[in-house]
Amino acid sequence: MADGTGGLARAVLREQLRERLLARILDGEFAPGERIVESHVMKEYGVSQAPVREALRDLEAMRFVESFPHRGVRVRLISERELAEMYPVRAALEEVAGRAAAPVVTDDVLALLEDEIEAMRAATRDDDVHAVLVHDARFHEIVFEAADNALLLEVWRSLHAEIRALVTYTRVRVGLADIVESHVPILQALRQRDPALAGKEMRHHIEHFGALAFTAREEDESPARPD
Amino acid sequence: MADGTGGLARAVLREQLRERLLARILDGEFAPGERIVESHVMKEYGVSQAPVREALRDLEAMRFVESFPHRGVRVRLISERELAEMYPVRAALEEVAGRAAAPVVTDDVLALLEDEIEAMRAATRDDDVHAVLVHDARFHEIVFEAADNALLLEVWRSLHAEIRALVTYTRVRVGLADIVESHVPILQALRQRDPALAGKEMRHHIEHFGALAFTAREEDESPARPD
DNA sequence: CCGTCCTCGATTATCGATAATCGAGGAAGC
DNA sequence: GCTTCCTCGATTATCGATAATCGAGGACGG
Repeated sequence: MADGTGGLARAVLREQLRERLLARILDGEFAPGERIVESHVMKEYGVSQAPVREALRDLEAMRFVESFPHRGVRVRLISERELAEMYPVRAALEEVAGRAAAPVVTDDVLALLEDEIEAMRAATRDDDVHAVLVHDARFHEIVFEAADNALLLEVWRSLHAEIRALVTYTRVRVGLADIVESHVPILQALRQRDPALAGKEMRHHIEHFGALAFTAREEDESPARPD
Repeated sequence: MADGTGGLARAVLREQLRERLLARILDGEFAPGERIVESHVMKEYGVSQAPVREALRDLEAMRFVESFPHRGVRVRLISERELAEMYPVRAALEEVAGRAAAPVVTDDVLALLEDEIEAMRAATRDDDVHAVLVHDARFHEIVFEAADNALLLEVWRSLHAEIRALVTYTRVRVGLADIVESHVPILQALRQRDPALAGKEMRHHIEHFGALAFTAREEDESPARPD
């Protein structure tokens, strides 16, 4: 539905199931690659098969699971190759977001971004990797929301599955602090309301970590990777 | 499902229905804004409600229809605003595709692109707007396929609904010939295997027509309604 | 007259049951 | 011993029927 359900209209089983299942996937209760069996979900939640199937199909559209006819659904296992493919796409989208957001960003939004950076710093002090990544993602999402382009936001959100998979693959080769502080130039560019600069900073931010992720990986045998 | 069903596994009602319905939407048999009633589709194809619902949900994920709980599905009516939002997103994606494709493009692919341009020229001679747009879209799709980035291709395809809506809104202010010939620099850049140039040409190509579409529209301020 | 409440047909959401398909494991043939 | 075929339990795909919801139109009170 494009939903986002900012509004009302709750209590459609399919939607509730979708949220529940998604939460369980994100919590890792359903591990990547693991099957999700319709009949099990039915019994667990005491509902019928139809809403379960539709919820799973929603998750499929969100790229969190994949399905094959007569063989059911499994949590998507995102390969390193797919992750590598994500970087240029994401970098391009983030640049667009930065450009679009810079001229229209409000002080409120800047404050929110500041808060997220603060939250990341706090999480870094606690060495809480998960929290850092959550606030990291939220920081970027705020910029996309500020860009005031519904399509752009939606496309970016469709990469959630991949973005989240970074957690799995990111052996921390980069200090958490580096990740956190690399957001500061973005915020500054937005403060200056400089579209070109904000776009550039967003792009560089993504490309930087993309490059790190893969130069760091070169060493340990990367499969199917022509130079 | 990621499907694309390059492979086998046919004959799942939901998929067949999805294809049929999509074809009818694209043919304009279901007009934008028109409702698609589950029970009608059921009877028409002699199937039950479940596969119809799932097919419609697939189409929703593809952004061709939209749905609201208890109020059914209607063919998405893409506003000019949404169309305007598409241009920066598409421009960014096309640049990525051009960059990625240039270094790895084969002579076969270049020949295919040449063919599409030829087909566009022929269609122009016949003044067949629809055919021009079809080959136009195909040209771009070939570049995305050549870029060898499944995610990029998938994201681009998710804009199909919007791209197609251009047909509706594009009162021909630009000569068909201009559209056609504006593809030539892209092909040349790819021939030279110059990533930066190919990316730049792709981007400019989109931005050019985006700008045209909206400077041309400023004047009449029509709120989403062709006459 | 005008706004509110209610009813009712149309439609969607969910259910429970049946049919079709898959894959693992065992039997039969070589 | 190995391959091929077949059976069977598990699971998905589809069906037909029921429950819940919506919105238009009419009855009602002011």
